[in-house]
Amino acid sequence: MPVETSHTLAGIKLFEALDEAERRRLESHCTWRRYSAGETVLERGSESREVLFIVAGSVNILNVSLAGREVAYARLEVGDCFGELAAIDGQPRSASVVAAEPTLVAVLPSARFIELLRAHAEVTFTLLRRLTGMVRMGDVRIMELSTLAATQRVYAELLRMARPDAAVPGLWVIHPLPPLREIASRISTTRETVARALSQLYPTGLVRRKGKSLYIPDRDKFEQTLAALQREGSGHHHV
Amino acid sequence: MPVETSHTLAGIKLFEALDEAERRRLESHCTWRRYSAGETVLERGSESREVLFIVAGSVNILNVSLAGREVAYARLEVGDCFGELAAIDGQPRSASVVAAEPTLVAVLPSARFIELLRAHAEVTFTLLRRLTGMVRMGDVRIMELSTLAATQRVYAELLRMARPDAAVPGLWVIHPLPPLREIASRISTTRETVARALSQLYPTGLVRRKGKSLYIPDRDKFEQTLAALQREGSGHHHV
DNA sequence: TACCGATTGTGACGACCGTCACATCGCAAT
DNA sequence: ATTGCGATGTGACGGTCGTCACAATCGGTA
Repeated sequence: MPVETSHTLAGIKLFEALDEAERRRLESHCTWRRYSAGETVLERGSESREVLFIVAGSVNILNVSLAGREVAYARLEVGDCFGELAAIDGQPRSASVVAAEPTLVAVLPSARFIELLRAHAEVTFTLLRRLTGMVRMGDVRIMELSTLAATQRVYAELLRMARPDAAVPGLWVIHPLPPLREIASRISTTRETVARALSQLYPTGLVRRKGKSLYIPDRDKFEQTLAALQREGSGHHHV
Repeated sequence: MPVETSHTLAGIKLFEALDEAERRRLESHCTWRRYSAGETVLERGSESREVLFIVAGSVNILNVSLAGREVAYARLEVGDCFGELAAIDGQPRSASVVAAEPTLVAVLPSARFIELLRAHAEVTFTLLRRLTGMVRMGDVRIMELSTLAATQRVYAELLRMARPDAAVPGLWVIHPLPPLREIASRISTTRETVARALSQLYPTGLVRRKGKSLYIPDRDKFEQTLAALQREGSGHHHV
């Protein structure tokens, strides 16, 4: 999957409000870098402050604990940006970024980025909304980690990944189903636990598997089952 | 501890960059509300969009799971603000807010808040930095929940709570030590686990307890002990 | 077809910790 | 002092799930 996109900021969401001329000027201030799958784009703790934009490809935002456990925060695609935190507050990088496939990024110096924010309130507001989204997602994740058992987090993640099927209305699909190890790192558990959760799920008919696709025939029923599990908590001793 | 502060926005951090006149104008747009300890200021999921500022007292940001577990996100004090997320992105409240003591808040309609941001870039930048701080804290918390065992999270939280002692240099103190149940809810574990972690700690001499104060005589040593625990991970089967 | 690596399924084992239960302890009010 | 209530310490028990180990499967390639 070679990257042959041109060096343009046209598809970057943060810049949607800018006109053509302004975008061109920004492009002239960018440097451009290519990464192949698995290469590290940014290292947690490092002191750079540039803001990066994904022109082609995709990256994973993640961290590794001292014990070697991988924790995934997000997957960013074409049009997304990252590295804003350090540019805004001047602190070291909060997470590492690894290319998930061959990827082309535009690199904007932090000073230019700040100038841009000062000059274009629209961009600043888009950024504000992006940050609130990040805070909200983090809160949800913390809540899940705090109150849901590993198996339940698997179910919750499946719901998040599912998209309505293009052909059959009411049918939801996950396609392609990523490697279980990747799902596991998103919800902080192990590959084995994800596999076991799925195995428990198949007999119930709540999900079906066909090749690299996972089907959810009845999303409502799935949600209700999950909610019921959450209500009774982990320790269901009572009586 | 009655609240007798005047209705002024003078102490609000977000408004530090504003001049006296501007602040007065804002005050005239605020309504003011008093809450006694334990009262709910904001309910998760509700549809209000105002931004609130703590003029006196303090509040806890928290959520309760379906199973009744409490998860604390933050404690906000005089000068802090909350409710910005909903004002910025128009979504429902992401968390509940409960007064921790008798508290006076100023309430600013979201439209006025947005106007303020448009008119005063300084305020907007302060807000941006605040949001990046929230994202970073969330990331740290996710990392901890994902990779640290409950006991280790207790130690990490103690380090976060500790402040340098005013009298003795090199000595760190937590004072007053909050109820263990509160610490527990901040790191998503139980009161009992926190108590046990402390009990394990006393014999090592890494912490000492005197009344409502907890002393950490050697912070470096404490940190190293914690780091060592993290390195070996939870399963230390090897060999 | 045969082969190889990556992915997946599943069994066994044991540590961690959440739950319950109960004994103290501190402190405030009577 | 006495009572009472909240906070704390600690024991016992059991479930969950992370770890290790190994078999089965899949997909792409020689």
